[in-house]
Amino acid sequence: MKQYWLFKSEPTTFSIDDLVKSPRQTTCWEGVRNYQARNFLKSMKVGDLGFFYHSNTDPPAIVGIVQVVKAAYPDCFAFDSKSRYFDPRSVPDVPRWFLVDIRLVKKFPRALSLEQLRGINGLEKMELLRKGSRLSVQPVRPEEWQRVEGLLQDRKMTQSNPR
DNA sequence: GCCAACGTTGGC
DNA sequence: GCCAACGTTGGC
Repeated sequence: MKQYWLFKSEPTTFSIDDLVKSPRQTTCWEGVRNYQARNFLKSMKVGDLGFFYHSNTDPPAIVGIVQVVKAAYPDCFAFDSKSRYFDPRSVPDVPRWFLVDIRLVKKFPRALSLEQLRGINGLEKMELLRKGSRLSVQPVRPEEWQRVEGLLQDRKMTQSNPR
């Protein structure tokens, strides 16, 4: 059974356009230093889908869809003392932090803002919409995924059939 | 094991 | 820029 996720990034750090421009439109998802988020990374499987979310920007929004193309493997940035993600507590024999690789599936023609998401029925329990939610990698329920996908289809119809 | 202090996240 | 919410650290 396919799993769904949400990947959060500040566009000033790494945006969907950076992903568009990446080789093979693929990148490793680096910098996760939160145990809960790490555990979600470790439970990802190749083929899982995820929303790409821009945080700390105006407006915060889901801007595209990505796919997991490589399952969790040790984060070597944590071993590199020159990296901003260096963590001396993580050593190659007992790695503490992990990465997955993701590839762009599509960038939305129009971003789906946090405000719009709050107006969608069926997303009431979505982790992203929870007050105080800060997880940079989070699971999305299949029914939540379908709701958003369905809305995107509707928008497409609206675009191609004006009036 | 508790919890205060602190640093970070991220919407507004 | 503000500040609430959260995770982590470290003294005790």
